Amino acid sequence: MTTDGRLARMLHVLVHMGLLGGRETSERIAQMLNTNPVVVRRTLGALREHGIVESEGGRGGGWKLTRSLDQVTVLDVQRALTEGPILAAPISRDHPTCPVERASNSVLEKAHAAAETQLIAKYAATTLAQIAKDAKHKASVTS
Amino acid sequence: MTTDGRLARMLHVLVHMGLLGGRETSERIAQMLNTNPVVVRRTLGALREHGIVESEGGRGGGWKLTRSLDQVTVLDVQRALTEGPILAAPISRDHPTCPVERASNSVLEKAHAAAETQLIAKYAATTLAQIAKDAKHKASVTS
DNA sequence: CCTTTCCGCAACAATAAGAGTTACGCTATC
DNA sequence: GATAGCGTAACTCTTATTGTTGCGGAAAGG
Ligand code: FES
Ligand code: FES
Repeated sequence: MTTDGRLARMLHVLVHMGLLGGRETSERIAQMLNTNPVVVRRTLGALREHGIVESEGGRGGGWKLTRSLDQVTVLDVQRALTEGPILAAPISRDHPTCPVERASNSVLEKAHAAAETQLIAKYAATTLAQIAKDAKHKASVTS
Repeated sequence: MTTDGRLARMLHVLVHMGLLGGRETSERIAQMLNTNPVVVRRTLGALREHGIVESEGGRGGGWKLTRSLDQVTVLDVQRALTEGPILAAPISRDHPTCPVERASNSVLEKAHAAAETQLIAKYAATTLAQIAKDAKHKASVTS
């Protein structure tokens, strides 16, 4: 599979939109993401359905944030992109009645649930405004 | 992509091998895993290279554990299967010089690193003997 | 009205990694 | 030498994301 880069891409572009303040077209966003407008519309469309951005067609249209950067967390974006668990436990379903397979799967599920809890906590604790601040700092430090 | 079920499968089969005590052929293991012997050899081969199992060819050959179940952790098995990080951070590489992309990626990397730490702790704390014990318990309880 | 600039969406092809499968070679035992 | 094993190469299949083309509709401007 090609790695799923939607979350990273959306963070990137949302922060840019927040910093620029106005409306951005799919075309311009596509350039930021080094891809084409259709991919942008597809992915931003999911965020629109969750009220993070809004779009307007026609001349002068484009995409706009509906809230400020400090009111959107990484978790919000993730939830808008996919519904279920973020980290799928690598379970086997070869022999569902086998107690050994069940015990193995159970161990993996619990471990991944703990990891996902950790991940969600970090995602929920980070707002796009913080990312924007980090970016400005990095840009000035030229690390 | 098809989900990666190698870890779960190996836990399953290693516990069975431990409980049965003797040598198992790829054919029998394939039946446990509801697949075919080549897949089994491919995957168990990785464990052999890390000293978890050993194989013998020729008549009467097969696979055998080199240590007892309480001396193999889930992490040992995972490490034998793949080298790098278990949880890949979903980073973007669209515009590597952009500070915003860098800041976004950095947030994701840190969050995933925390989750992976959690995961590794759980993996390292669980031995195959514990899974075997769980399995016996479940089997008797008929949950 | 007509052109231009937008988004919306359908319908593909491309990609990557695990899983499945077939085929053949080698070795140890009987 | 027949049989039962493993070892390995060389495919195909599957699945989710990404990339791409094409067309339709809407809003703004003239
Ligand atoms: S893409 Fe141009 S600066 Fe982030
Ligand atoms: S596969 Fe037969 S019992 Fe686990």
